[in-house]
Amino acid sequence: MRLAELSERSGVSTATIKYYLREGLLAPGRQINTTTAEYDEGHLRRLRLVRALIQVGRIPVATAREVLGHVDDDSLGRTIRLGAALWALPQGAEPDEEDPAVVAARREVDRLLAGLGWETARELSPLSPVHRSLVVAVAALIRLGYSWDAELMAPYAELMHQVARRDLDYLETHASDAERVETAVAATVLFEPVLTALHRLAQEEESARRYGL
Amino acid sequence: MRLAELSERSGVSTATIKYYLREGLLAPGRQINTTTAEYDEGHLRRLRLVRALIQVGRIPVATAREVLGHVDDDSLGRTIRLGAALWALPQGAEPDEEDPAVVAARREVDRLLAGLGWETARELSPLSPVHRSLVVAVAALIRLGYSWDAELMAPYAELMHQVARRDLDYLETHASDAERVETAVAATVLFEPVLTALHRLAQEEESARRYGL
DNA sequence: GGCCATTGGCTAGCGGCACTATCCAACCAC
DNA sequence: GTGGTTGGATAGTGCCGCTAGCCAATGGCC
Repeated sequence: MRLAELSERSGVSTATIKYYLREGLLAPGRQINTTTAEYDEGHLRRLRLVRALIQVGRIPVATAREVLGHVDDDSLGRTIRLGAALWALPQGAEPDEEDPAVVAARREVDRLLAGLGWETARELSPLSPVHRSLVVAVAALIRLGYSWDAELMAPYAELMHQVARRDLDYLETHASDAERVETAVAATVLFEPVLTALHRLAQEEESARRYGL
Repeated sequence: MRLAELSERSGVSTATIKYYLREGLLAPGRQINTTTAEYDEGHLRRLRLVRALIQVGRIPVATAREVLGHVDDDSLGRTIRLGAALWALPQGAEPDEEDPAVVAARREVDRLLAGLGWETARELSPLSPVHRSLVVAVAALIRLGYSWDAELMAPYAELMHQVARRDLDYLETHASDAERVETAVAATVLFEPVLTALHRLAQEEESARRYGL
């Protein structure tokens, strides 16, 4: 398949595909001669993943390149690749460690992880970007005057742990070993908008039940 | 308090505060004379909320203005105002109703809501922006070849319903009636990054437990 | 009374991002 | 041989969230 067909079947303009090629989000096609390249189903699949990450997952192009780079890195084992890919995901500013709200947030997050017995998370702790973004979000709530402490967060964390168990169960049954890293990335990034939407729908539903329309 | 102090205490530059005033995210201070205005604790609080919505919640400035406009609209009742504010929140592109993935996604979402008995969600259904964004996200997963159907989503929805019940419980105990709309908006927008971060931490933890580091 | 910092209001500019548009010479299919 | 397509390159576009600078009026301070 050539550029025009790849564009046709993915619904992405040729200009944008060229842009993704330039940015290294998509591997170049098999070069037939100076002016022609051949793309296969793998390219189509990757292109759809890229679009989903960017448009649905709202991942910046540069981040997507980094994440996919780890997914494709054959020199590493599966677990490491996945870890590296997920490590590259989060965006958002650095917390200002001087800020008392950040200090308080960090303390509560650490207490939370200790209480839950999430040892992995605690060991990697202050380094992990996910941990960092949790601290930033909790700090924002604290700054607004909401008393977010470990006890309040714990039930939420337990619920998200149940969600995570489901995620991994799904992964085990629905992905072959070869494609597991890619599937895991897709699951992490794309389940989130689904969860968010379900969360808001549930809020609307529960609110309507309690207080009427 | 004057502009400089508001800037000092919020950590937001005067230039940015002026920008927010221009954009209508922040009510003008009480004008003392042509060149001086007085701001109060309410302004500081609102400014912190605006910052949190934009920086932590990743809400575009234009959307934040719309949402806060509903929060402040005294002509409406509390429930309506909250509904209107939440209605204004979601971003993201319109689904292409021609796309078979979108058609399939819509069908599964409708089946899901029917199965759960979320009648409120079903009635407001195709109009609601949240519903729309759920369809878009599910469509992306389907397009990638993941078989996301109502049966698969139902347990996730149940879990998010539990989360939503906690959210509303928190709201009932921690917010006075006057500030409830503002708190609800803050909760909807700012709990999400927390949930997302907890979700990813839980994934890492569970993955480490199952497969080692 | 003189002086300097600060104010609201204004306009213009900036840097980043995700494309988009155009031009080009090479080439291949008909 | 001619029209359409290709990869490659470069420049431009539109939006967004600020940021910077100028201004005349004013206020507090000495």
